[in-house]
Amino acid sequence: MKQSQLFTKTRKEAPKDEVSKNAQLLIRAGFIDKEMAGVYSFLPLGLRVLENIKNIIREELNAIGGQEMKMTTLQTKDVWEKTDRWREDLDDGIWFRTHLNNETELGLAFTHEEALTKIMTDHVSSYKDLPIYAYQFQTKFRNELRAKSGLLRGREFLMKDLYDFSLDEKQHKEFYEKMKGVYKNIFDKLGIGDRTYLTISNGGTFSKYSFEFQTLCDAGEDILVYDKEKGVAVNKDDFNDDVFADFNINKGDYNFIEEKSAEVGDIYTLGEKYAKAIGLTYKNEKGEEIPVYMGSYGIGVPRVMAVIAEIFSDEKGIIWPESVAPFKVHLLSLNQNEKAEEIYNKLNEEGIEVLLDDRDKKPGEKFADSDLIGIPYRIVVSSKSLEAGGVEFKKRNLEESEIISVDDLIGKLSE
RNA sequence: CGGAGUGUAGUGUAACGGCUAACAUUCUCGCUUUGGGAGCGAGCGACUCCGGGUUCGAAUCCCGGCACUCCGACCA
Repeated sequence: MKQSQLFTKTRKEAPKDEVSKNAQLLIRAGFIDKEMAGVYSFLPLGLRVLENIKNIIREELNAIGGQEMKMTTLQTKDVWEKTDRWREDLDDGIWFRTHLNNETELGLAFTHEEALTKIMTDHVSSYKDLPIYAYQFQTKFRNELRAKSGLLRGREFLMKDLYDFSLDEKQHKEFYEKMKGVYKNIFDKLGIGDRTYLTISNGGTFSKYSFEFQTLCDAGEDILVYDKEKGVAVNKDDFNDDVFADFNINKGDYNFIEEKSAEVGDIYTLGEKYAKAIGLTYKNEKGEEIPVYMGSYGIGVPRVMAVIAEIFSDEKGIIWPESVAPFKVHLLSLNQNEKAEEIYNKLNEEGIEVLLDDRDKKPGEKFADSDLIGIPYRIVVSSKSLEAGGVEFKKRNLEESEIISVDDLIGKLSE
């Protein structure tokens, strides 16, 4: 893409109504736009990052038999009443409610267990139908009492939610364990694997414990108690004798430290609760009616994006991991648009995603913008570089640059 | 939802109760410049969040509302 065609502009200063680093950087660089507290639009660059994150998740989920679908946001109350989640006391912090013109009450879904369980009643009848792993990327609405920290806690946000529909607890548990590995792969690919911990946490209503994936991050809302060497982590809220006993943790054997972290994913066992309430059952070999055993698995996509921006940034701007970067290469033309366009075409033919800065701007501004936007590789074409024999090649996260010939560029980028 | 703070050109800031609301930046035009947000000049851009009140006079003080930020509570 040519930057002269990109409608977003960068800005030197962050708006004063944003304090969080992720929102400041993402707004300054033109990735997102704030509509209101906790509600952000994704601009072209931001959408590219979001889609890259989605694709990494999608690839991993499809590999284990996940089937992508998309449910509705608008929900009628009947199914939610069956699970007792239409309650008015859930208005604070959870429900956005609305209604049809005929006054039928509706809610904007904050999660989709009920909706999907109900759908499954039309498609599951035999043990032969199970297990099923269905997921979606869906906008969730949560009427948070206090949105905060930019993209970290929004009122409208994209979530990947996968649900497993299993024959019994055993089958569910096997999948649950498998998902721990899948999530690890996902966070590794997203570039935050080395600071993301599988974390013991409160199980909520349906089981005593659940697991979260917590990423070390100063802007996070949680406090992680963890042993880096042994890879054992517990949410500080749940760091107690009960946990030690249940997980066979002898505190003396560990070197626990505390650090702030953000919950980027969670995996829950739901058990039979939803199936029983909504009537999702199957017939086993003996013809007996058995409730389906369920689990749910979430990842907040914009939150992951925010955490990456928080972690991978310096005083000049963002430093995107290659896997999620909006483009692989930022090609800056310093008054050499003809030559630059030649290189641009060549890279595009190789399938390398390039943002070509062909704008009529001063070098300083182009450099500053490039650092702010944070594309992993920067290539400068200038009279100076051409005299030296090619183009200047620099990684965003390194100080050094080198001159390489245009012919060597492709090889260099596929290293 | 409790507490605190803040609302002034697109953005960031300034202005004692008193001149035509100032400066920087963005943007437009001209000239110069071309490796780290350059220089000179000219110009556009604000019912000072909304509504009341006090006052000869309100961006400024008071009341109400709304919005935003932070702390807390909440957070399948």
